[in-house]
Amino acid sequence: MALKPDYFAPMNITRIEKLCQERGLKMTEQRRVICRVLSQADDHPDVESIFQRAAAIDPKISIATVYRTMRLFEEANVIEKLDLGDGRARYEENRDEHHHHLVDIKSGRVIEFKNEELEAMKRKIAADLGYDMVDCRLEIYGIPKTSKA
Amino acid sequence: MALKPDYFAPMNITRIEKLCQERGLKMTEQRRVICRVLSQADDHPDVESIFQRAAAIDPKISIATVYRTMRLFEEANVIEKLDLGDGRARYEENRDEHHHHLVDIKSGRVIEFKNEELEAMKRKIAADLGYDMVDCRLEIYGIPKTSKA
DNA sequence: GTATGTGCAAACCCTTTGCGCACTT
DNA sequence: AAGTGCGCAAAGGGTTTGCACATAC
Repeated sequence: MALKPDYFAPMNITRIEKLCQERGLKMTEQRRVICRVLSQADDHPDVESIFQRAAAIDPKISIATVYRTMRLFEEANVIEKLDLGDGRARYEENRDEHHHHLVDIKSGRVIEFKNEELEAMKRKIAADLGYDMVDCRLEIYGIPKTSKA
Repeated sequence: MALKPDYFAPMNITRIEKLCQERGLKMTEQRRVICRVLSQADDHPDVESIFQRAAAIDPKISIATVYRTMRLFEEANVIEKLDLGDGRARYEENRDEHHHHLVDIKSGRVIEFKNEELEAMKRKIAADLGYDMVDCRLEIYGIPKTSKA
């Protein structure tokens, strides 16, 4: 298990926990642990991963609690739920900045990107079809460029 | 075999069935029925819908067969599997022409669109990140425009 | 005739939920 | 103290699979 040692060190209130407080969510010990896990994640973990990382801090936490908390946090706009096409939900901190994901299909690595021109184009495509875009999902699946060519 | 030839005799071979033959797939009656259902679909049906439509032609067909056939057809590039974000697979005839979907979140209607400029942009985004795009998923979720433009 | 496909039901995976106890406010 | 959250295990929805029988080539 590759847990960072500072998982166990005393921590200041995380950004995510602060967001939760602002939204008036009741903060339990389990939710605080999950906040820490989410704040320290630099990937896009699924529920199982979040559960395992949380269980490393508090072994009594239940995966049902993780599911319930993910839903709660998502509805409170604290985190964002992703569908990266592998049949389970993944989560990231909600940074209120629209972006998409490029998935390296060899390594599973996920790279974030944003592009204003792209946003404008999507909006225009929707408008041309008679729609206002209210949401959008875009993932690019790719392989590292071959040095040749 | 208990099925009446009646069901099939007046039908021309569908485009999808022809594709299956070209790919060398063994054609059973169940698969032929599913080919008809898929050929006649003008929506993006899920497995349950395909199963019901097929069962209207051959009541003895099993949903397991539909699942197996969908996978087979998808792997043979006869149909394309879609993920429209509602937790179940949807399918469309594979027209070998890259396009995406706009989902009307009020009515559930799905509109197809393609845009070369968009394709180029995606490819460039991937390239700029050091990747060759091998696949891509894009759905726009929208509501009918309220104001006239 | 043999390999392959099918129907059925059980199994699977991810996720949700009913219940009684524990906790936050 | 009241109301909410938690852990557990069972249930749910979509999908896959083991088995014995049926079918295509």
